[in-house]
Amino acid sequence: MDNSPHILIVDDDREIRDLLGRFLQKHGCRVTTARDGREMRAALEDWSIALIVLDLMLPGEDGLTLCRELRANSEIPIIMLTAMGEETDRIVGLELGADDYVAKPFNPRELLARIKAVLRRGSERAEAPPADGGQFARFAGWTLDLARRHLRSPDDVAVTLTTGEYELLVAFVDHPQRVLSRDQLLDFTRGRSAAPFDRSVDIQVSRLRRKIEADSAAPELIKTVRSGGYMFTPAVERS
Amino acid sequence: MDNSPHILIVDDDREIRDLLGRFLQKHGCRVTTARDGREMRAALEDWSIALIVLDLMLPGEDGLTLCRELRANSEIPIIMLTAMGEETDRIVGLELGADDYVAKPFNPRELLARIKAVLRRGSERAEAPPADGGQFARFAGWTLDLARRHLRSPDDVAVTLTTGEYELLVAFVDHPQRVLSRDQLLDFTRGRSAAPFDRSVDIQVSRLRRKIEADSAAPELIKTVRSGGYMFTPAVERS
DNA sequence: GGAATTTGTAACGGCATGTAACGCACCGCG
DNA sequence: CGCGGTGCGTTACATGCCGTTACAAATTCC
Repeated sequence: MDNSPHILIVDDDREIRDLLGRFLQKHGCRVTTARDGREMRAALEDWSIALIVLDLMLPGEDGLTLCRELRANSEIPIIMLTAMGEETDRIVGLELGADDYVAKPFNPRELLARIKAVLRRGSERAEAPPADGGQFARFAGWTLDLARRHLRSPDDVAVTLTTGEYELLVAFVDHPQRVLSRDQLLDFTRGRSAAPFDRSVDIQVSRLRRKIEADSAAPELIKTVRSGGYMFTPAVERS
Repeated sequence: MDNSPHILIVDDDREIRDLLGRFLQKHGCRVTTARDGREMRAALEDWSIALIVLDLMLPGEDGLTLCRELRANSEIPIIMLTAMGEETDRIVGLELGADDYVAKPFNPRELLARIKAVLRRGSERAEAPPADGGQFARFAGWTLDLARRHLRSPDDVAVTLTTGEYELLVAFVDHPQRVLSRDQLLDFTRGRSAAPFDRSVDIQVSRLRRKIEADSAAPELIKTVRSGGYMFTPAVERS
């Protein structure tokens, strides 16, 4: 349950969320659930989701709407759940960018198999090309170039970051002014969940602070929240 | 009964309040009850509520009205109690933002199970994204930057606060000019209730005073209310 | 395949936080 | 006016969380 894929289940039916969630957890996935578009977006904010299982029928915004919205911003694989086995829905779903679909009532094993297949397929595929919007992130005078993986200090000096430091900084820049738990940070940077005595986040934070804090003994940019995690305090402006 | 979730029961029926309250307390919850919208709002002022059990039928403002009002300001999970098992009510309730609903007469165990499920889900969910409004709180010349966790003294010197001191000050700033009991302060800062001989609030107050009071022997900002708690006396202006 | 770099693990030390204990202020009482 | 009692401020530790260093494992780069 460490380096496992993080699956997001979006369904308004509590039974399905709970049963499917437990089933997938038993089979080596991390699982987060959401009942609607709002919770889905929140979960996508909070975790690095590997794949979304999306119900077609939802109160409020329905699955097709959400699917289209997701595809506009991201490449996250989607498996649609549909009560109707109609061919048209299948086609519409796939045309909107769903990677597969499963008709309800479904066999959990079948869904799991399709999840694995889609993930396997996805991992073979190219990494997402430079996601268009927001190539630069500016905070407290610093400039982070997301495309070139470059960081420039306020006095315009290039600072070289290791991969891990860069990923950590990106996680912070993507979620500023929020307390992020070590678990969330590991999910964002490494796609895994924290082991009981995992201190790797702490030392990466320590190393990153040494490079970007004026006084790493009194950090201003990355604040520690005791027994809570860390918080990136400056406002971030993207362009 | 220490680090337990604080449940607010809103129902006009004393039987239900008492029985359900005792049942939940026996199962490891802290419980506060309210008879109507007014008492509900008071309880939300006084405590850090983890979840609200809200009756649909209430004298005065009914549950749906309150539910909509709550959702306008907060993300606190809501479980609706409804006498009618009609599907329409369920849908209306859920669309207004209730997280689950239980039909009366209900089995307390079932309600408890749903409470736990909602809390589990909620804990996975996002903190509110950088809530834009009200990032600064000003009092007696001091400026507290809620986004950056910064405090500046009247003569514009940065004062570093520990996590605990910061949380305590936020609790005061959120509830100025009111007497706050130690129990309430613990609830706001740590989300737990006070143990019989718990003095931890006292010493945090002592430490905070040392940093923000001109003369910590004659405190002006944080006054002690004998056998009552503490009171944050200055007016707080937010922006 | 070997060297350099990066990253995680273990360990130590420092600091924040809570517990215990002491002393003082306030209060009702004789 | 003295006297205990209660409640609070504070100091002195104990505990646990966190920052950091040192080193080992893993990864990358030739």
